[in-house]
Amino acid sequence: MDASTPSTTHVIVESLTRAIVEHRLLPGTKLAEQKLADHFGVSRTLVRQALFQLSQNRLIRLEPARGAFVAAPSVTEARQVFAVRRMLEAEMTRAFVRDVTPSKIKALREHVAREKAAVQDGDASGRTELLGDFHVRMAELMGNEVLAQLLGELISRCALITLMYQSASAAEHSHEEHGEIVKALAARDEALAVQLMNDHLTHVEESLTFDRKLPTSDLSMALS
Amino acid sequence: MDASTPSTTHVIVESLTRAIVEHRLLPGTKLAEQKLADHFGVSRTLVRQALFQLSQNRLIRLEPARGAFVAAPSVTEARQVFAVRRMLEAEMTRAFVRDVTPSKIKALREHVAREKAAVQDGDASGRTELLGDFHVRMAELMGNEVLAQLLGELISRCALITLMYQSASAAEHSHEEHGEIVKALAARDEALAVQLMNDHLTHVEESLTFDRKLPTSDLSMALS
DNA sequence: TGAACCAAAAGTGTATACACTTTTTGAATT
DNA sequence: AATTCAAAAAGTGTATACACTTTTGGTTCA
Repeated sequence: MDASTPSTTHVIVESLTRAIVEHRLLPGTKLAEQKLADHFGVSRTLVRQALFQLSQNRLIRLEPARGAFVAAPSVTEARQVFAVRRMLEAEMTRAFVRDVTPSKIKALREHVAREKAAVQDGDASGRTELLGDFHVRMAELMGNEVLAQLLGELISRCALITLMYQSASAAEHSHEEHGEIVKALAARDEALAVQLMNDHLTHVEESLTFDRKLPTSDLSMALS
Repeated sequence: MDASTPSTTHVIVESLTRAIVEHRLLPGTKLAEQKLADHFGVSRTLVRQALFQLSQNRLIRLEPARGAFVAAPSVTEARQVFAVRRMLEAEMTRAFVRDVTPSKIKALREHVAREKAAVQDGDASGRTELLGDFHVRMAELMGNEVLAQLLGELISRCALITLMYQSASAAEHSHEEHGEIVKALAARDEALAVQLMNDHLTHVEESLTFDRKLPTSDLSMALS
């Protein structure tokens, strides 16, 4: 993608993305431009660029004249994102089975092995990242960068939700389902693979509990 | 969506998007910040914001220290975008059939009627916009805003390609296929509807001719 | 006590300034 | 005439300045 841009703005975007997705910055937290600028040692100009980009990724919300806040996706939006993922990934799974090769299966197996390690280590943020990457990995293996990027955006968009609400046991369940999906793909069982992928996404969606009340977090602490 | 932002930046983005998508600004054309700023009567600050947003929409390409250029999507990228659209829209069509109602069919019929008018008028840019909107309209009617927005982005992304290469006869063909799809949806014939949608997207993709050489356009003329 | 209000503080939105990079231009050299 | 090189011009990248909006904190008045 735009890996060609190791720009300062990009560093800020990455840093904030991690902080949000790893749940150190909680939804609703205000992101004041000058404070961020001081923290990163740049002017507000670059911070504003980064915030703008994050708002397009739906990780933050920009309110005119009021500033930037960590997004708190609504239940409705979360369900819609999952609905889109199910649509996209059902067909992706079908296409994957059609062009499956041993080396692709190998790559997915290796990924699942990495997931296992993260789940066993109790590494919550690494775990969630890897669980999301499984889906992106599939897209990449199909050689469709557009698909991979789109899926990546969708996943990071609900990562905010997932990470916030997914328990360790649900994560383990996800990991196991990934393993089942890979088996079905390896067996070239299209119907089964699609079914498993669909069920998997439904399970992830169902495992989320939306009704908690959450505090907002302290900006400087979260980034330190 | 962000209709709550009638900001200056947004006006610039819209204006440039139209110019690019309507083919007044050709791929490769340089978009100099100061010239745009003068044209819109604002400072470079706002122009830069707009250009940044357009680069995320893939309508322009930002080269470090060299500036912004109207994007020239590669054949590979175009094919990948169409592949993603086929995946997404096949499932969307299935879901649409499951929840179809008379009022939804009515809305689609009305849309197709508007297409007919544009095609008959020989209105190239309005025609292409409406032909793309048919697909977005389906997503909206399903009540999934996330889907609608995503599809809108994909469509505007290949609008650059489509508009550039689609002939009047291909446009008429597209319009007719939309009519067939609506018929299948109204008849609740899931398999047929999905098949028609798939064929339709394949036809659109095939109708594109990628091997022309194009000049770049003059900035001030295109925007005047 | 509490609601309304006003001024100070903090913060966002846009323009401008300036450093640095790329492109252009034109003259000198081969 | 073509090539090279350097200086000027144009353009991008970042910081800063300033106007305007929102928030805050205290003070007055009911």
